[in-house]
Amino acid sequence: MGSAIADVAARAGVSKATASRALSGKGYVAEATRKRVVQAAEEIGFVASPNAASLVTGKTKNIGVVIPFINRWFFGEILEAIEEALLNSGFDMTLYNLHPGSAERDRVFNFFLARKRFDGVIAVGVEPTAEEAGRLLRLGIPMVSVGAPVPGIRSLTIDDVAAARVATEHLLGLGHRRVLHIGGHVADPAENTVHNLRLAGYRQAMFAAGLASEARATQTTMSVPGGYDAGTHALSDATSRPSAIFAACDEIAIGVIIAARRIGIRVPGDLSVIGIDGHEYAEMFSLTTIEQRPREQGLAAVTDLLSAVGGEPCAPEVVDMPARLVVRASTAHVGVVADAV
Amino acid sequence: MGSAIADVAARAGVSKATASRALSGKGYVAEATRKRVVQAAEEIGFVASPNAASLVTGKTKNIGVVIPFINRWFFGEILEAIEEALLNSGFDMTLYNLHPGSAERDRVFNFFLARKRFDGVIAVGVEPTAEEAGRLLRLGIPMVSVGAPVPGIRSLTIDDVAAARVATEHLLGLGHRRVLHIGGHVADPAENTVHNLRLAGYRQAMFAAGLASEARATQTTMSVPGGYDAGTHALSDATSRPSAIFAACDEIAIGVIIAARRIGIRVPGDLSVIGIDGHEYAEMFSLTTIEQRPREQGLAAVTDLLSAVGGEPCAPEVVDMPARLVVRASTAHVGVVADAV
DNA sequence: TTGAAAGCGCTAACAT
DNA sequence: ATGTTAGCGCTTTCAA
Repeated sequence: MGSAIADVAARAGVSKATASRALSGKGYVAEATRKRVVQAAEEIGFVASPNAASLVTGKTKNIGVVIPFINRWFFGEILEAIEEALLNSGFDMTLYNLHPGSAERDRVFNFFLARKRFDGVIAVGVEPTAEEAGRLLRLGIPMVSVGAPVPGIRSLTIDDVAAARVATEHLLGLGHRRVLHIGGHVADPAENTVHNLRLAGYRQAMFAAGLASEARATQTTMSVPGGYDAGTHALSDATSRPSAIFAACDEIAIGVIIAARRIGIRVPGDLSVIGIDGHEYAEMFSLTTIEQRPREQGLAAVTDLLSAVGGEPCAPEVVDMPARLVVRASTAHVGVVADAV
Repeated sequence: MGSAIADVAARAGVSKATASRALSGKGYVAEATRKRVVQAAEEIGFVASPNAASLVTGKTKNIGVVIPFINRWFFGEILEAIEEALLNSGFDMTLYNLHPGSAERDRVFNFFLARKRFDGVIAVGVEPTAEEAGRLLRLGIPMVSVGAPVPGIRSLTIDDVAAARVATEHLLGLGHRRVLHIGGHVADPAENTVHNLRLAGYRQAMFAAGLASEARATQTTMSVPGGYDAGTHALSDATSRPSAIFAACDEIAIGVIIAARRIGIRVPGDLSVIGIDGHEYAEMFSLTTIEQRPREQGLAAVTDLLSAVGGEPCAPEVVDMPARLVVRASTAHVGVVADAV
């Protein structure tokens, strides 16, 4: 049952210290003793208590992850990548799903994360405030942010403005003039920043093309049903219908395509749609998209954080991940058109 | 920085013991003292070290969760519900994403979960073996299983055979005779059990209707693209085409519907499709489905587990969650047709 | 109602 | 190469 390292030591006929050294691999132990200790440990099914170890070493081998959504493709991918990378390095991942605008936020940042239970924290798409970030850093808990630039801590983002510009330019390059932008809800704090950046990129491109007066933007939930509703509405009137749509994320884009086909509009053909994310459904819907490669972002976040946990502080700067525009036709991947960054 | 309870005690002019009692609310403390201690704690930003507390109490306030997928709708919903319920009860959730057939499985069950870091374990859709379950139980770590019956531990499932039977009967009741079943891959351990149960229910219904010779079943990945591929294939030949399809999950069903509409087959109309899960996209696709209500399953799992953690062992039996057949037409919810259990 | 002291299981000096 | 000792920060008897 609750076997302790003392039991292992007794069984192997050594002291607790030697047993500890033998099992952890730190410090000098004779090969023969090491074997005896390891075997004794296996025989009684000993697994060290990480709590006791943490108490003395100050390291927990546990990373806290905060994320606003689990069940949206982009976030799910990041989460899978983070979990996998952490597990490979022997770290646990403790997950907090911070619903946008939730009252739990304070409790999570000031209680759950502020305890000495974590070697580091990864915040995905939550944009920690200066106070939230500062408190953790003062406690000696390094933090990296993914998807939201936070002053003073390392942040991994794509250049959302540039990506949106490239997306819009792609549609303009196809000869479109009536390009509608469908973005996320400004009211939603978790979507606000990214929404505004992508909207800005769209406006820049429209302006640069001398089409400022043609710029039109609507908002919806960043989800397939959200895109479906917005698409149904935007495409209902055949005379005022846009010929192209730049959706702020692939889920909206997919919803738009479903709505369009429902109405009898061919996509691509009658309507060009471009999204951002690189959603796994993109090929199925012949969707042109700007790949954001969430798995790479998650992996990079872990790498950066663990280097800070390991002692080397990583530069607290905003690092833009490469994104790329991918055009797909039917179910075939046609190629990389441009780097968005 | 690393403020300890001794600092709080000193600041409040009491002993560590009194400070501990005041902050935890256990044991007698004069109201005036309690206030002083709480204030002192706030002033220096004290948050107790859970590791130190765990070491003496044996409780960690931390639950391990094992799940095969994060980025599939059904699993994501369960996960969100579990996380929310645990957080509300003051528990941390440490997540292990156990890819089906992965070599990590041993390490997760025998090392990560077997340490004294968890008060309990929730296994979602992973079907722990008798050894895996037994080891944890012997360590005094209670476990509940969701979505897979495990002998000896409490398991929450829907009655998959009954649900599949009801689904098939629904199509037969609509007058269909050529009902195709599209299931998951048998080779995939994480889908094997559920696939077989649903296939069995389909066969039962076909047999009972005297249509055993009409029974046809194919397999694909349990995903939208998987359903799209299988649907494209199954519907390509207009003469041998089924008039109805029972998909083993909503993601397959949605893929089938997309494929059908691509080909020009109206759904519903030319083809009836039914799935299982209650996916959030169901309405958008006019999909008839059997709701499995993942959030309720997640919540029930937490409730059951925490009661065991709290001391009351819960019966190690298989409990079937209610599932229900929901028919949707256009975007309107028409009603509950039957209870699947 | 409070304090003193013991100890949870482990690791890290320091001795040997 | 191994053992001895002293805690890590907290909770919990047991006395007062």
